[in-house]
Amino acid sequence: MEVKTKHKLGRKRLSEDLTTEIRNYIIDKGLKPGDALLTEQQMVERFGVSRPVVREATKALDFLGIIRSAPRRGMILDSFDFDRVSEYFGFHFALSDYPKDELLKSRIALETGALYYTMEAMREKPELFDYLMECVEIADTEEDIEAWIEHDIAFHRALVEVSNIGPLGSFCDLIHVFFHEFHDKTAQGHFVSGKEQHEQIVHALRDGHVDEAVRILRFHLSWYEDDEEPGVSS
Amino acid sequence: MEVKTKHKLGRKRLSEDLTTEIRNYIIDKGLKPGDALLTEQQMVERFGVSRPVVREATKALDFLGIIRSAPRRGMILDSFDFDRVSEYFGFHFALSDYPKDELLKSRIALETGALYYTMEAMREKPELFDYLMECVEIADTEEDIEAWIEHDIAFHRALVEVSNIGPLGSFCDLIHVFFHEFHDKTAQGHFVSGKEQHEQIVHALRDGHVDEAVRILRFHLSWYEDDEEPGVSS
DNA sequence: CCGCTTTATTTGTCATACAATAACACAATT
DNA sequence: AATTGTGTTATTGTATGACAAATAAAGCGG
Repeated sequence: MEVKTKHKLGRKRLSEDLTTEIRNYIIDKGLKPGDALLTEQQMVERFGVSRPVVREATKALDFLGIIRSAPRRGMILDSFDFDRVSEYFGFHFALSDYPKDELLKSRIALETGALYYTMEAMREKPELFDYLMECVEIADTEEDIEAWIEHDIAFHRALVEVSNIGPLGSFCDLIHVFFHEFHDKTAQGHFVSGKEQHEQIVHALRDGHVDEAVRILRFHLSWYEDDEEPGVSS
Repeated sequence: MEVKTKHKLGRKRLSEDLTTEIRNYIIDKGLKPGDALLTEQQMVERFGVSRPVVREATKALDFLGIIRSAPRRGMILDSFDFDRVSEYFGFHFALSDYPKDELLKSRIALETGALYYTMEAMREKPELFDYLMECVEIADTEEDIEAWIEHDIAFHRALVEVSNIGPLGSFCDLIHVFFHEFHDKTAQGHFVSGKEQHEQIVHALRDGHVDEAVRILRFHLSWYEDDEEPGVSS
């Protein structure tokens, strides 16, 4: 038999209907981010449901970042926020259980894809070169491996963030979360070469050699995929 | 009734914290879609919050399709509903004025970053070349602009998806949602050149010229920027 | 006129009750 | 004995009420 596809299964949940009613209300009124929404009490009266139902519906939209609420101020439409998106993408990735190499490739694709705009940003603001070189140095000064990992990721984060592309930064942050876990496994022995390659990337970008920077960065990150498997204890 | 008035100054909303705790629980237990989750009452006891809070949190996840619930059966995990999320993101995006150039740059960075792996995939599976060329042709056969937009996005989607990197595909899907909104504004006049460039990209990848493919793709997508300064030297 | 205090409104949280539903246990019937 | 019908019960769905916390707005005193 057909597997019963994921449909309603309890369609008569009021909170779910209410989200669409709220959405319609927003569309009807032509509300924009920043505009005030109905209060919980007003929704109770207008839509004829209880307050818990209203809250379940609004908290769902809140979780998506569509609305923001605060005491005494009521609820207002929020502007789009990619960091919110990352929250549920975290769920998505956690559930889908993507293999390690896919996460790595995603990271490489993201970071290399951003390099062009990092280069552009450096061309417009030469001081970014100094800033990035600072990040390189900072990542090198520490001796504690934990701190080094932090600074290493901070460098890669900075590499993307100076391009000043919001969604890209959010995506990278999300991916980086997964790298904290198995970062230290093979981090040893990459202190030095890591710093050198960081330097090479920044210099290549300064000189406008984006293709070369991409190649170095790809190589720099690909040591993760050295299938070491040092005893899977967990 | 013993523990009351827990001072949570500066504490955020409990329901929001609970969603992350539930996520951690899912990750910890290694739960997969179809597995049973805790009941509401169990969550009340385990996380020390009231049932309304539990419901606000779970209904938010339910709204995303991550959780499915039914009386007497409890809650079970479900792979989440991407369409549902896209629907509300498209809606939310329509309201907000998220800077379009950031979205465009994100898209370009993502797609160009993926090209390397698209090339790798093509090298391993040469039939992907034919598949992508099919997508190119399909995108050209239609005359209706709406359908053309669909097929154009389908090509770009395919370009990333053949690399078989899950998270990257998800990111691209999300970004593409936003492009449906303002795609048609400047789509006219790119029918022909679009097809040619699509072809050039696929051919360049087949021949292993990833840098060239990247350049073409970046140029191919950069026509979206309307009111920005016309052309950088190229 | 300004700064502080009070007030009122709205969200945040908790407790409880009841309804609806579906899985389960068990008895009844064939 | 197997199946079926029925009641029980666990779990979610919804409603109501209450109180705490936070904060914008009003009121007050200097």
